[in-house]
Amino acid sequence: MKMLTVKQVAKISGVSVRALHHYDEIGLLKPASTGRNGYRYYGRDELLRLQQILLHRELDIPLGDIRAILDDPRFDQLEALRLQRDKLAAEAKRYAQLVRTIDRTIADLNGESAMRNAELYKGISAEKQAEYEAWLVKKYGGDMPRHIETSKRKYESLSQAEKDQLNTDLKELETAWADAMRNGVPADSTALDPLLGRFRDWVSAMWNRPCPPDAFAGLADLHLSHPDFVSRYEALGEGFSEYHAEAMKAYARRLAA
Amino acid sequence: MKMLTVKQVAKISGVSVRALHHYDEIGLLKPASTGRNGYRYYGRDELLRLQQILLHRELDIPLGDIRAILDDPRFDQLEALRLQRDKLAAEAKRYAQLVRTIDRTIADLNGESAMRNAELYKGISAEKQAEYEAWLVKKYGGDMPRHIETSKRKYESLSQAEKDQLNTDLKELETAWADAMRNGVPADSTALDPLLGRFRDWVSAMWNRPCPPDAFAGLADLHLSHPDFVSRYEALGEGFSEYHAEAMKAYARRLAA
DNA sequence: GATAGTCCCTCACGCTGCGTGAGGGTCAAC
DNA sequence: GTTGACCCTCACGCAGCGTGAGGGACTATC
Repeated sequence: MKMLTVKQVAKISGVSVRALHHYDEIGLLKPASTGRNGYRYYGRDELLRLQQILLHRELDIPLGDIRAILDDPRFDQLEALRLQRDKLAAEAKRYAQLVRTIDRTIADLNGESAMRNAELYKGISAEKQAEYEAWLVKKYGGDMPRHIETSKRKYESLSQAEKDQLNTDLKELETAWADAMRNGVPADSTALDPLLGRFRDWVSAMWNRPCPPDAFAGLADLHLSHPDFVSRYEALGEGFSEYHAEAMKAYARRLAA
Repeated sequence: MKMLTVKQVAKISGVSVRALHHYDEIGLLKPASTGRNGYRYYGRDELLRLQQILLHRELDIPLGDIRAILDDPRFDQLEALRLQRDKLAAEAKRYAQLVRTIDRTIADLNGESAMRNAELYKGISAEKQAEYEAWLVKKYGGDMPRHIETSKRKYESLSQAEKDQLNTDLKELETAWADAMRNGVPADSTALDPLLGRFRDWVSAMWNRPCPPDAFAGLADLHLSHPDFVSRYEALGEGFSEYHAEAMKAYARRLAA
């Protein structure tokens, strides 16, 4: 029977000798036999088990769990695999997203395009995104996702120049809001009217009809669906959201009057 | 100036309060100000810095390095980003590969197909793969990668039934080899001849010509290019490789005679 | 059979990035 | 003045090893 020492196993498998010691310590991978001199000797079975361990470790499963999985034959491997598969697929997607984000960042640093701020954060924190969407639904009702989809598609269909113009408007509007908020300008001030007017035109265009009485919903919809919004909203904290809501309501009231 | 407490920042950013304490401790993210009561207060700048931190953390950059990056304006962000991008892209690819692997595993467990053993390990350890390829080149010369590509394409062009047959043959052959190795059967024994004969036919078919005198190269080529081989080779250790080489040489000698 | 070089062992402490209390102030509201 | 929800500072714990330190064991060579 061919037996291998730690070093050999380490070389074959790519893990460190220390790691093998560690796996022995925690009972994850015991050597087939131990020599009189205390040397660890591994056989084929241990190598195969090690492969299994590495596969699972690759999936970021804690070593203790790996041991449980490998040692418990009743363990539902299939279900575990499905779970892992979904986790991995999500990760892969997120990574791909991050790659695109970085590509845009690089392009931006090269001055090739003016990157939209918030896209920096795409791919970060899936839970955060889910939480945000839940918040949207809670705040604006179950139709919100559909509305968002609508305006997203609409947005995508714009020409680059139109997108740029809209982004500029959005930025101005947000800056003005933030300033107003910091300086204590009341939400129903008319100071923002010119900007809001331009914004209203955009909304009309986006919805293919005159800005409706429920302009608040329309504005919020468009606005919230814009990638810039998420991070800006987050960066400015909840106070901004309240202010924003108030401003929107005031705007809606004036429209209705 | 709007100031936020730890809890608020935590909620907005999705990190824990403890993490914020930690970031403060290690000087990665200091609060804008500290109250007389010892409370930490964060402003907009800190939130933006936090976003930057999270982006970098997402890329698995150690916190100390993130601090260095954010604090050193001379740091070549562009180059760092490119590096990170490549790392991420590799990771994304590896993850996608693992997902496919798991899909096949699941299908296999469902009895939908006989999965090829070694595909379990696709995606594991990129360095290992690179090392293995280096080993191939060293052992068989610089043409090896080209040969491998050739037989890979050839393999892909086979019908499913043909693939299955070949896989079965390969498995039998390997099992027989492994058994022979364990039982001390000498490498030039004729015990494996029937299998090798079938294998030779395959090689002829794969190369579209009679099995050449340098059958060893041909066989090894085909064999080593097969996905099963890598992990089996690894699992059996170096001894197997030696045995395999000897068996191949003996086979080549008999062919030549 | 001495010597050198390369392996092997067992402690044992260190590192990152926080989680998780313990023990105790603070603040706003009722 | 008393809740309740915050905030603070220690300080220990955890995974998954890396990295010596200190000391045998094995192999080859002279």
